[in-house]
Amino acid sequence: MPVKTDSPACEAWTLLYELALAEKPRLNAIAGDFEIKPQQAMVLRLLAEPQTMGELAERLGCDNSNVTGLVDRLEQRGLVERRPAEHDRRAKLLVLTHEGERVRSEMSKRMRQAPEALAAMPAAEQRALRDLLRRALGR
Amino acid sequence: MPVKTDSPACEAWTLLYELALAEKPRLNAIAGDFEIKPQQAMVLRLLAEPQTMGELAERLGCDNSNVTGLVDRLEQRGLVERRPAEHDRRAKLLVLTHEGERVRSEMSKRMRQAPEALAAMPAAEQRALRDLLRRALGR
DNA sequence: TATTGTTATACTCTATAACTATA
DNA sequence: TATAGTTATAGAGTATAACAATA
Repeated sequence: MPVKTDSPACEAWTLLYELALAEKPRLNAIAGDFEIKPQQAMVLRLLAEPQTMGELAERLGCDNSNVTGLVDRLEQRGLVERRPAEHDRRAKLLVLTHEGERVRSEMSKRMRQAPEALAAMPAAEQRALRDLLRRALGR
Repeated sequence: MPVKTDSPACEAWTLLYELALAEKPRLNAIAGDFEIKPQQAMVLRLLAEPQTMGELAERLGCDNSNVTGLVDRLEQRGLVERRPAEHDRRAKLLVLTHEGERVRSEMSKRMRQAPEALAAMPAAEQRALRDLLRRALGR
């Protein structure tokens, strides 16, 4: 009786997740260089486009009440502004300040750099990997 | 003057990270089904092999003092045991209980399932992706 | 009535510094 | 002296429930 083997997709997922996990310390360290916490870095990333508290909570996959504190801290740091939303006086629109844009841009540039394991691949394999992922994610 | 484009490795990394990020709510929900927190699930994952507090801290990329609380909660849940380490009376060896093994095994089985975006790929592309990642990560 | 965001509360995760028991 | 783990402390992230203002 043969041992049941994982499907190729499962193994690919396991490897892919391991790679992302292994990079976490690097990403956290980059956030630290800008003196913000990992989750605050995530918020900055998502605020490339202005959006409301509720939309942000949705994209973070967390409760609304949680976003209040996250945004409080970023606002105190001068990276984010709460503005009245035009269509609904209950809602608030979150917008990056100049400084917020600067931090988001420089931080993203560094985080976007490929991990050593990918950067070391032959160029043809890098392209093959990119194309497979593009198609899988519908890009 | 041409716009500078990301290298294929950078774009692959961006897509790959997006995929892992998009799966986080699913993984957290699975941990929740076993009534443990995401970080406790990570500890369980890493305890496939017994190890000391310090080794676990190293693999979690966090401080030693942090592990004390994490293990306290898992121990109260009856999933982990602290045992004396033979080679060093200062150290403690962490070992999963029977119940801990059961939870780790069932939880891992579910978390290992490939995300929809990968499972939906043609079989040949799944294998190609797996093989590229295997080689990149040296497996 | 329902929804947006806040507050109050409680728990988890995190690091730093001081401590203990061993090495 | 140095190291493994704990404790004390403080701050950050998280969800739930109750609330104010608005829809």
